[in-house]
Amino acid sequence: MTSRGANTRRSNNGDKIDVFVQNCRRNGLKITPQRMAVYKTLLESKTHPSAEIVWGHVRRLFPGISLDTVNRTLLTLAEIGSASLVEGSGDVRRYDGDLDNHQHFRCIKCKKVFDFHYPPFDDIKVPASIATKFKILRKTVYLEGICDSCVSKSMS
Amino acid sequence: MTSRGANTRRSNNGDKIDVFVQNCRRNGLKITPQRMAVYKTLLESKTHPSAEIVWGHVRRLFPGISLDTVNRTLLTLAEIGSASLVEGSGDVRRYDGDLDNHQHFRCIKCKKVFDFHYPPFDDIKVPASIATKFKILRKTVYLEGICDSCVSKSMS
DNA sequence: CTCTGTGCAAACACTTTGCAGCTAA
DNA sequence: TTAGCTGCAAAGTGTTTGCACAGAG
Repeated sequence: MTSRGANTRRSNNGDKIDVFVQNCRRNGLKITPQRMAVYKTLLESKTHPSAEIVWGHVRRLFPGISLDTVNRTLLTLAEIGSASLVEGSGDVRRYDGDLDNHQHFRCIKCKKVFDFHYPPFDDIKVPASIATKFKILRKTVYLEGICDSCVSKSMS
Repeated sequence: MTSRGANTRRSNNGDKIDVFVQNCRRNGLKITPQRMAVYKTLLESKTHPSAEIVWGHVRRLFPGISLDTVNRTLLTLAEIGSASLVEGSGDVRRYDGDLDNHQHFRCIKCKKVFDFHYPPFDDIKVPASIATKFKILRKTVYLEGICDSCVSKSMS
């Protein structure tokens, strides 16, 4: 939503912070200094930090904060939609013995991974800027959502 | 490379097992009953099992096997290319504060995740068979490989 | 026979939970 | 004031490592 201004995205984090504060209020969350510090740190991160990395950064400005708080705060941010999780991260290692071309759908509730195969996804064209910079070993479409059995569970 | 038979892709697991055995030999790995049991179990799995799940299955036929062996064996299978890992699984939880449309490239060496944005990937069309069965919340293109800095490291 | 593979147990890394005191609203 | 938040510490999960013996080649 609100994606009408295509070019309003710069490093203007002030806007984002306002949105975040509103989002907290809407979800009944208090605006604590720790929460703000974690959010700001995440916004400024170019990489995709783990809780521990965020902790390391936040502590420079906020020496007393504990790792647990950072952990819980990040989880909260993800819940209210002010942050997202990198694909599959945080899940236990899962293996796949099927080496033929196929794609994955992962249920965010039960964490199960389902296969599907849609031939147009087999050979994705990657922009040259990426293909020349990195050595790409795997290109795939990845879906996340809620599987049929978890949907019916939550309905009952 | 060097795959002389490009058409080894039947649903016949006997073929796959032969290929696996050759692959082990080529990599100087011994053909042990445990290794075979783990591989066969993985082949028969429809889901994408964790080491612990594979262990549970293998133990039915091979009661003495330890979880460590299953763990190490699966890791080995992934190394020689006889199995693959589900996207991002096994990595620590990583957060992303950027909610705008973008895609991820993950370096399998240093585990860092890099952003890129290629507009054609923003709105992927998913086949109806999937879209109707599951409630899809996220659709994305996901790339893996080796990042520029890890490439140059391994060259030196 | 040799060298890899296996099982066991301890060590680790990361997350989650319970609780008492603290604080934003 | 009071519901939610934080810090601490302990408990959980899943993964990795070191080592002696067993077994494939």
